[in-house]
Amino acid sequence: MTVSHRVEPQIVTTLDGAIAVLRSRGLRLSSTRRLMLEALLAAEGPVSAERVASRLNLDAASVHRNLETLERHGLVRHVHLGHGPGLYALLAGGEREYLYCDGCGAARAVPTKELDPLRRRIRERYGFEARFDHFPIVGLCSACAAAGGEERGRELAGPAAG
Amino acid sequence: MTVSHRVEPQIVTTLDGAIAVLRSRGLRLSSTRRLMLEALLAAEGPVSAERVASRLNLDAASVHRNLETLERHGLVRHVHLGHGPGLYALLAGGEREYLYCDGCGAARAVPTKELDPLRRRIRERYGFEARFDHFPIVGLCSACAAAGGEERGRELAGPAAG
DNA sequence: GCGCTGTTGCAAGCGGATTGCAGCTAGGCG
DNA sequence: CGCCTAGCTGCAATCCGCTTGCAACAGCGC
Repeated sequence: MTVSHRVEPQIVTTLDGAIAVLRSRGLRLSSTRRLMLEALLAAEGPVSAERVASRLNLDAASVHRNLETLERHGLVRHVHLGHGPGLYALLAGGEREYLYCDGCGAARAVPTKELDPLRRRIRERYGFEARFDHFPIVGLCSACAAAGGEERGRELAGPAAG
Repeated sequence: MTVSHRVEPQIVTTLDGAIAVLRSRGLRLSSTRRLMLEALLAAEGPVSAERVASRLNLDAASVHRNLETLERHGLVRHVHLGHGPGLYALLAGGEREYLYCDGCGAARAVPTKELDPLRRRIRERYGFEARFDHFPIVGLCSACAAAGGEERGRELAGPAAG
């Protein structure tokens, strides 16, 4: 969770690719690490450390430490969608930013450069360099907004969370 | 912390104003409540429940409950600036949205309507209704961005946090 | 003043994350 | 192929922010 800002991203899409990065960084490939990488590669979206740990029957502390290590080495990034736990994902699909619906918990991932115009606008107006990868744009998706933001609908289209 | 979305805002700038709202809602004015309202009126920016509790020598649970009550009745709003605790403020100055610098922890508050063009743009592009009052726009202020986002400088210009 | 009910403080508990530590193992080296 | 050690692991304890259960207390309408 406490990874210093801006780490050189390592885009990997295969286990071998990830292992190669580990090796090149002098990190070991423990069985725990291998399992985690496989799980992250197979994951649909960002997942919580807790979910990874329980699915793979691993110790939560180790999973947290590993995710932090992977993040420090640019293989993984985590995002805070609403109030829940941090959610981790490989950088397999390149860098992403998120729109998070506070109503239904759905997260929409978009390539970083897609929000560049928005970012530029904020920079021009406020001299502020916005990033939506670690903390997303939060609000209501069209469906929830239409529903008046009253019906939560947490049951449907649930969060990508863990 | 768990206040259902969109409560009719109650803009009050004086203790009497706040008390009037309480009364009209059938809420009591306990000494704890009075102290909290005074503290919130005197506060420069959003403050954490913990800070309120320790400053006033009150029980943290009570402070949390009270802040939630006040928020449920539209007198107070809370915002999540980065990783820390939720920060609470009266709606005295009207509704606000925030830009939070992940580098130095500084929060810039702007009137809600100032970000309406941005919001419109996001709505047009994504059919998404963004709000930056509960979860702010996060990134780097110009100073921190210029510093390469490396020097944290948490010591200076510290967070409005508690 | 009396009593009803909202509110309070304390203590316990919960979810998410971090830390200390002793033991294990990956993998470089001989 | 086996040794050695630094990196890693699981466990247990701890922390932080927040919530909940509960018995006692105190606003405030009468």
